[in-house]
Amino acid sequence: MNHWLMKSEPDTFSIEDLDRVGIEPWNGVRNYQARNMIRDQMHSGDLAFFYHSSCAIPAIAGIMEITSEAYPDSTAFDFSSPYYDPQSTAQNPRWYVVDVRFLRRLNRPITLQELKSHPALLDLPLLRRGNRLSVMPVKAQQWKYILSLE
DNA sequence: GCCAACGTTGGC
DNA sequence: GCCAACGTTGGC
Repeated sequence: MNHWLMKSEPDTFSIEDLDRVGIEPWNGVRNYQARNMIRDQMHSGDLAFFYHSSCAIPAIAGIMEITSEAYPDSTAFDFSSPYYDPQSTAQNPRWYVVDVRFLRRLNRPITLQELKSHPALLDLPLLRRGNRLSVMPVKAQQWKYILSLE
């Protein structure tokens, strides 16, 4: 089983929103490296941190479970969607989603600032300079460590 | 709002 | 295939 960290802007889709809907396709990823991880490495049963980005206090806010294998991102086909991409077709889809299920919020958000203060997390992709991936792997050891901060 | 860092595009 | 220009991300 793999562990992940997935970013979302809470103004667009927050951990509270996921709690409300329960299960949701993680759509709108438009970066090839992130796409490849979704499509090739994510599997049903994997766990992921829900990370709030581009907000007042960037932080890991909760935990979700991947509940499907990858399948084409239908928002890429939707003319009215902000994620519409005419280059992606049903015959040859360019972008993929997995379904994610709300598991729980963390007892307290673990902020980016706090994560940065732990040498054990130095090679967490989130903390590496200039990293803008919206989906990134978390090692099992890092996962455990982060949860121990809770 | 600023800006560093990175990804993508497109001319050549 | 190179690389300059441009767009986007995301912390601050």
